[in-house]
Amino acid sequence: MSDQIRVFSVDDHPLLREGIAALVNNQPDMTLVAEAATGAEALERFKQHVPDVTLMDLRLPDMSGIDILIAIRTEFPEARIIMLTTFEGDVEIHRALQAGARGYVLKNMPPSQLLDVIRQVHAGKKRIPPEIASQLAEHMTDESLTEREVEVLRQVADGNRNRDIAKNLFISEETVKVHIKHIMEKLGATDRTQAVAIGVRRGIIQL
Amino acid sequence: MSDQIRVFSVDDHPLLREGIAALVNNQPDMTLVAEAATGAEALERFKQHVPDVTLMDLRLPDMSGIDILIAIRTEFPEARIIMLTTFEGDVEIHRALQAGARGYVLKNMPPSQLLDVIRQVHAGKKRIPPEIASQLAEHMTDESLTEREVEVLRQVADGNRNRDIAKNLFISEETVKVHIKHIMEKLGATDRTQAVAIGVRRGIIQL
DNA sequence: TTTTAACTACCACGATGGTGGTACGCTTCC
DNA sequence: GGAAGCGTACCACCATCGTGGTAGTTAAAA
Repeated sequence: MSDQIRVFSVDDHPLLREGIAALVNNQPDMTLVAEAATGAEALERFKQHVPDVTLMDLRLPDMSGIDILIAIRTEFPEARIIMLTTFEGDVEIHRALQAGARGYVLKNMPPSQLLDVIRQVHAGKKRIPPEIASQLAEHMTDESLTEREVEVLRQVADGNRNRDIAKNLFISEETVKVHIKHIMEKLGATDRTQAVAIGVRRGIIQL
Repeated sequence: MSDQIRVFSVDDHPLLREGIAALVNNQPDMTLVAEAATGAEALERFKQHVPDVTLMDLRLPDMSGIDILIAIRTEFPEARIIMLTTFEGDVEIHRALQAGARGYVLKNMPPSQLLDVIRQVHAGKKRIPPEIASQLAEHMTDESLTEREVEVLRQVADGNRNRDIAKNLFISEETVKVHIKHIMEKLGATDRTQAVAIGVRRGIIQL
């Protein structure tokens, strides 16, 4: 029948795609129309099939799921995309929603919840499970790091001294100190090491 | 038929278990006899079914997959257990093999490879895919951290100053310094922050 | 039983990091 | 045309960290 929800699954874990395929195709009102394992594949297949709902992994081998989301939505602003991830960092969630994701589901949630989100999103709603929403709310009032600050934090995580960071970013050592001070203030860290730890936990930087 | 490989799957991601179930039950020589989502469940179900091969996730909500592996193998030394994980830290791999894992497979590997490992392990062999083996070989010569050093590294990652670490662990600040010096030497880090980053990447500590 | 490894402890010194304050050019937003 | 935020820069001061060396105790291994 033609009124089924046409689902597209993007994930680099074949086993997980298999699970999604089994789950979705078992629903009377859904059918899986395509799969992709990389960002490049995802873009290509999306244009081919123009699915109703896309399930997108946050981390893919070639590019970030969020970048794919943005790429798809510049060409197809109506695309309904759900982020599906193991990851709980509030920054990633925030960025995904900012970029136009319609849902955000963790991979360890029960399949029924995923199906629910797929149906809701297909119906034009946004759907964020309460666990995620509260995660997000916890840091709503926090100031977020600027691009430059994130750049500096990455350098710190790589074990660079202020002097080296200054050289790498073509700024003075004093400026690096200022950035790090702001980073620590915003993240509530007492030193650079804790700043890195918090940054990783919140998904601001990756190791 | 009774000569099928009886497989047991332990993972807290229902979607992934679904994928494994579909995959395994599609093989003529295998059948999935049980599933578990937590460590407690895993122990209980194992005793019930005594499967031929167990697929074990490394990270479960209640306990580490390695601890479950150890628990099972103290009662069933013949248990054939394959670790199945997204994770690539060499320390986890090493600990798992040390504890008696017969295989170590990443979740992003092709299903055919997983099936291969299941069959090989069932046949009594050990099976470590080359990607993993090389991962492991890279750090073969590295000295590993002592328990105390890991403890100190955790404290460092939490943003504690040497003085605080000393108080928390009931040792002198000078001793903390010695530990950190050794940690940095062993990990090849230039400062505490990089030590934390490397420790996380290699799976020595979690954030 | 000697030896080794791990954990503990102290000292002194130089290097690095974090704090507080001030300041200027630029863009963006009322 | 201010105001606000960002990125840049400098200074001075104190705190903390990292390095070098020495050394005692204990437990495990050879």
